Amino acid sequence: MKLSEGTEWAIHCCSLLANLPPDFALPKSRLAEFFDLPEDYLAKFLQELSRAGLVKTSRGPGGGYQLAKPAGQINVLEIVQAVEGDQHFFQCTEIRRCGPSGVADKHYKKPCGIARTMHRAEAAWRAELAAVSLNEISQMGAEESPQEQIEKSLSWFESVM
Amino acid sequence: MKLSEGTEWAIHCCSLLANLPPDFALPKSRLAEFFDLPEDYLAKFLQELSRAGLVKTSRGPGGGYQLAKPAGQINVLEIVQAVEGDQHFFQCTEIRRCGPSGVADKHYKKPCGIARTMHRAEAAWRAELAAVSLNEISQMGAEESPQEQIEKSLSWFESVM
DNA sequence: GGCAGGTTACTCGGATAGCGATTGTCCGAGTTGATCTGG
DNA sequence: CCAGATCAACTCGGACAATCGCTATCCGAGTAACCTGCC
Repeated sequence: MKLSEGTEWAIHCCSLLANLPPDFALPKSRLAEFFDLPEDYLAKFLQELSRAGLVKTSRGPGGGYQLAKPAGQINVLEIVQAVEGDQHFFQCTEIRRCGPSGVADKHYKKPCGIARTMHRAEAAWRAELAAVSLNEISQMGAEESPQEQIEKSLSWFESVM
Repeated sequence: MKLSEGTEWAIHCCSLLANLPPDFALPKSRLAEFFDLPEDYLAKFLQELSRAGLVKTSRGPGGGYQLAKPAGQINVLEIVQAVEGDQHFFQCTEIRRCGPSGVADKHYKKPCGIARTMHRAEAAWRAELAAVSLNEISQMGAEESPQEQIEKSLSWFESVM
């Protein structure tokens, strides 16, 4: 089981967008350039973010992507779910009802212990992600980056603005 | 992102094995029959469990699968990892180092905030699963099953023993 | 009747195809800004 | 010199292939029990 690599890309892109001035849109070509990613494939995930309402888009010259909400109001879980979809990791197929010992469906009142255990674990995963805002991600990125990288980022930004 | 359905099968099978008398081995054909699963495909996951040391196998007539350890010493995480492999959901590809703002590798001391966040969430998931023993799973199954199912299970077991 | 050898039936284990989802690529729809033309 | 229409460049969005992992299946290796024949 593996998360799509698009998930990593999407979070990084959102973090970058969070550092941009308001009312400034960054096109996918620039986003792809900044992280050295395949532009067309990255677009796929940006579209997912757009469809999920996390970023808003504008077309034509000067257009591009920008956050649809303040970074403090977006959490990591939202981004992950936008890319991965919100289906559960574990999908119970109720095999307990099958085979020679199975009985009529009406006798099974609640999900089995296995499903409950798996779902509880999944809820814990979600909770951890939901607890971290894009703001925090962005801030961590700024604190950890080598000084040289910050300077290069700023000068890159000057050139595209 | 979705867990293999083999994960569900493996846990159910382990739970069933946990209810068997010691020194009694159940062949894959019986396991598949009990849950009405494709025998050959189920075998794949039983092999994984064997390779992980969770079940032990014996060949020839009277052979089959049985737990390698007491059910109280096996937790759900072990079973899941045996089937899914122990790779992380999120694999950081360090795209922060790429593109026009990247700097030499030596300047990146620790994993980025995004990777840390994702890994912390994953750790929470693992912890939840590790906290539940196969014994508890088995016990929950026994408590929740309709009375009729328990009787049918016992009579099925009489016939295969 | 007991034992030894061979045979049979039953078991797991790994190697081999089929299929769907993730990955990767392309072209069309829509919008903005600049340019050109006419007044 | 200004206003309006036209045009061109730039943007996103969805539709279309390719690859990889999960799904599914098969056959061979190993083992225990049984059966048969001999002592």
